[in-house]
Amino acid sequence: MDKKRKALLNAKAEVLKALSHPTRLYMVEELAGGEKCVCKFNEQIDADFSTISKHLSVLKQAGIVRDEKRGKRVFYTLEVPCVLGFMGCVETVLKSRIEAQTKIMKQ
Amino acid sequence: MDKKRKALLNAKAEVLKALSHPTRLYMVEELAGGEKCVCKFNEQIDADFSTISKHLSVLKQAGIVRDEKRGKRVFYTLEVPCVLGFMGCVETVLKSRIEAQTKIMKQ
DNA sequence: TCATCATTTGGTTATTATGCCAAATGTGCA
DNA sequence: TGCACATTTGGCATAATAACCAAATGATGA
Repeated sequence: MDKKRKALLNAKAEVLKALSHPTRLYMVEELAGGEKCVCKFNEQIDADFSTISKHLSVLKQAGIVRDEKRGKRVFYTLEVPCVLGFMGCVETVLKSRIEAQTKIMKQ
Repeated sequence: MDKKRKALLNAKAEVLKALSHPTRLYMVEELAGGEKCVCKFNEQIDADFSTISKHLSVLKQAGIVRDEKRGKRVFYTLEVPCVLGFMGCVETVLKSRIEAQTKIMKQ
């Protein structure tokens, strides 16, 4: 495998890894409705402030969201809304998984 | 957040996690061209047989691929081809990341 | 300037993921 | 039956993640 492809695979995997945590997935889904203040996430998510901040930072590092400070508050925006399109397919995968499971049970 | 949504988020995150490794991503991309024997992956990927087998097993657990034994060999098939559609969007994310990076450099 | 609010950063610990080696399994063929 | 090939499983060492707490930063308004 050439170096270029390897690097691209690494970069892609990093983006997907950023999305592969329930809390971060929740954040992305919530941001579908428009920008949100960190304070809002703090209300909605049952985790330490610092934990939430770090999750947002992972999404930002990955290039999925953007942050903007306004006054005391920080607002996050979904920079690449196409990631929402993943979810439909992911649900298809879930169905396929259930089917596979069912097959095994019937054996 | 209700229990159902939490469970769904966990399940979705698990699928994405299965995809978020360069080797597994490579496998998925290669399977786009049709089923492949494990032996083929062993030729192409520079890692221990056992490592490759485990990566395939992660993809299988997640419901992304299916395996079929024929003779001595095991063939893997992409069960949910729509995951290939992620890549276009992931590349958009990569671009957005590069832009963000460029902005920081210019500061 | 000082106190307060919102968020981030640093440090620690527990959990999970990765990769290798060695050994086990299963299949076809001599 | 027994050997050789293809793949998986188990075990172990190391690396990466996640969560919390405490402390730092940065902005507003008294």
